[in-house]
Amino acid sequence: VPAPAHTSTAAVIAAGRALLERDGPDALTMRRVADAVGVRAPSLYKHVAGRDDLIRLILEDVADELTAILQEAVSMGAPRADVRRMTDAYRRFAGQNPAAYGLLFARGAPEGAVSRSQRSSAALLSAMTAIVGPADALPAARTVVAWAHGFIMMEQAGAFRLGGDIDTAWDFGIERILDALDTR
Amino acid sequence: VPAPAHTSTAAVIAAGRALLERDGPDALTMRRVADAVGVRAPSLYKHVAGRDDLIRLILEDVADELTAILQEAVSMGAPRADVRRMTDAYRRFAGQNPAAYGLLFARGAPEGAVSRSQRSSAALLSAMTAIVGPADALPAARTVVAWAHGFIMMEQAGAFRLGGDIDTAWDFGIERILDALDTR
DNA sequence: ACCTGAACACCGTTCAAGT
DNA sequence: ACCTGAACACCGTTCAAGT
Repeated sequence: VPAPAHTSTAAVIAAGRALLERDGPDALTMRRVADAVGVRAPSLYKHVAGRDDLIRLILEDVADELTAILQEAVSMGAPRADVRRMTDAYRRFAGQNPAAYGLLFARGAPEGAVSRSQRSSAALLSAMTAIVGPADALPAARTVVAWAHGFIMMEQAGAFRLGGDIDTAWDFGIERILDALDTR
Repeated sequence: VPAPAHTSTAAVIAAGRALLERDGPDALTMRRVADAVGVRAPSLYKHVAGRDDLIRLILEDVADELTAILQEAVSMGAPRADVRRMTDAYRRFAGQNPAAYGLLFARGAPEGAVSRSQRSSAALLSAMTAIVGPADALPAARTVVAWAHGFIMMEQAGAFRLGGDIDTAWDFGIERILDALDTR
């Protein structure tokens, strides 16, 4: 006699993600996720392989959303404006999903999620090729991504403490970096 | 009758730090630290207030070392060369203490450690003032720090996957950013 | 003054038993 | 086919008892 499913993999992922963003990584426990979806903890193992697997599935969803958002930011118009739209969209997404974003780019992030997040690099790389040429496109893209990621992490960690406007520093940083790269 | 101390706060911090770097944050448990210093877990509470406090003490040590290393990198000579030496020393330190570095700049890092790590910003800010002038010194310093931090985190997370030499990308990034800022 | 074993409330995970 | 309670080995932390 088959028993009806009280939950689903998608519901488990959504509950885990909500818990992660609301209360942080330590609050993402199998028992709390089970509570949220209305089953007991052992039942979760019928839908995900375990806690690490649940985190991987959450971060893969997040990486896919990030990729989609970055591709929407590309207009195929002026490459410099495209880069600016991509970095702004990137920061906005990280601000809306701070806990997941932090895990996605932390040491020990699940391989599957990291490789999924790499798919957004193609759009940036083609815009950078239009700006700096093919020879420098890769290090130039790495410069932009490193700056954006570092800025976002420091902003979220509360590491900008000397006053001044954070949005102004963001504008300053991306425009100066693009000035430095855009010399053709 | 007083009992002799089998360990000390310094030994507990050192054991915890070694465990953190060797096996990662999840391996930093009170019972394993106790094993490493030769006592039982409850005895650790005579030396540190708990696990969070131990992490705070470890990261404060790390932040102090980072500050000292950055100050040693300053020669009071050419400001651009000083910034270059500081960023290189920063990356080297993060490479030698990757797990602690990651925690120090993560969301939810202990307040005491974050504020200690801020003390290195004075030296960078004065070098940047010499390069871009007082009006832009703060956003310029934030641009350099954000880029360096982001580069290091992505490097350590294994997020640079499109080939190419990482050291070349590091040189490219810092030199182009300094070119963009050094326009006086 | 510090160390200890026992205990508590958690945690991830396994597994036999239920429907 | 999925859900459950019981159990196991962990975890941080408390506390009375030892010296």
